Amino acid sequence: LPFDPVAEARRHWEEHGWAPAAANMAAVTSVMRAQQIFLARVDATLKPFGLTFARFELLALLSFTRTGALPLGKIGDRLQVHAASVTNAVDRLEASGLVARTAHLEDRRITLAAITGPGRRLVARATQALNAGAFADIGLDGDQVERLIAILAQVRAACGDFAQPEAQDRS
Amino acid sequence: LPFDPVAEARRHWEEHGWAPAAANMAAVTSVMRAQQIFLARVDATLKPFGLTFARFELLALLSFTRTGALPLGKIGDRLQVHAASVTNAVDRLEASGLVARTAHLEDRRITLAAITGPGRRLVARATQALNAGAFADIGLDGDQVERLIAILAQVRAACGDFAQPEAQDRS
DNA sequence: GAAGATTGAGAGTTCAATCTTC
DNA sequence: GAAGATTGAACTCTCAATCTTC
Repeated sequence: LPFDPVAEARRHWEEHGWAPAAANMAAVTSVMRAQQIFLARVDATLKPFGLTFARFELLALLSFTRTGALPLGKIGDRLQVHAASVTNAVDRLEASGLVARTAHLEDRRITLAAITGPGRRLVARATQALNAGAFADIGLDGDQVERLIAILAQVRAACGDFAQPEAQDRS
Repeated sequence: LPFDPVAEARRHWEEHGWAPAAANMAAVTSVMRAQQIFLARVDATLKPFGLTFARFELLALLSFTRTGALPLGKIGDRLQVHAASVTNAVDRLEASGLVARTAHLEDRRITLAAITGPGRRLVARATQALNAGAFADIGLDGDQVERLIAILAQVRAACGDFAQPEAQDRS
């Protein structure tokens, strides 16, 4: 494309009398397109490892816990995905031997997903690949990266992704 | 969640010796989560109109062209989606009478999607709903919105979403 | 009755293969 | 042979319904 499609859409919005919302529309659309680009890069990096981003995130999450295991429900909360998606992802990871389902000792309704030795080794290699590949250069300098993270944290907090430690007054 | 999952992941990254890439990882993850939030809000707003965000974008794109019609291939380029997805979306929109397939006059390999009168009316109403709903308040003030758009434009340009009018030297 | 997990159906995406037209 | 569009298979996500356990 020889032009920025987001800027083009914004211009159309403003010309059609929707100026007040044009900036927010452009912001939302920018996030959508950036996500597509990032996801494509991440999935391409992860493909040789037989992982998708969702499965990598699950593995990485488990690898950071003290015991290496987590109830499926908690995984869904953390990763912001539906319970059915967690079941599916754990099915695949278990079939590959990267994760094992375990019973909860006290509450037998709960199923735990526990990362295995091969799972730990794979997630370490995949992380290295991501850091050297998809995460290596996203076209921003250090200050811009921090600004982006901070702005999106404010968006996520405002939209209920997590509870802010101290409520921010925006009145 | 009582804490920011992105900040938590970043902390883990840094503790495990992957500090150089931790900021970029956090930026990518932030974009992913913000996109999920935005998409859920947009789709919820669009649901009463029988539209998804992908179909709304297609309709809006057509409504902004001079003739109200575009080749399917060009639609895929602009919307950053696979040709098969365009075929699917146009199928649905055509079944709803919002779009009509038309033959290209000169090149008979090309299929045009043309927006209909009902399509124009629906996209106008859906746009109003989005501007009043999903785009109304994303938790940022005007300056932050502009910064977000500018930073993501740089990311998208660097990653090939579009060709910059004047190449930016980042060496 | 409520919570946690699973299952099956429906929608959407991507990929490879196919078909028509240039 | 190449470009544009379509088709069918495989996968993922979401939703509603179900099942077990609290």
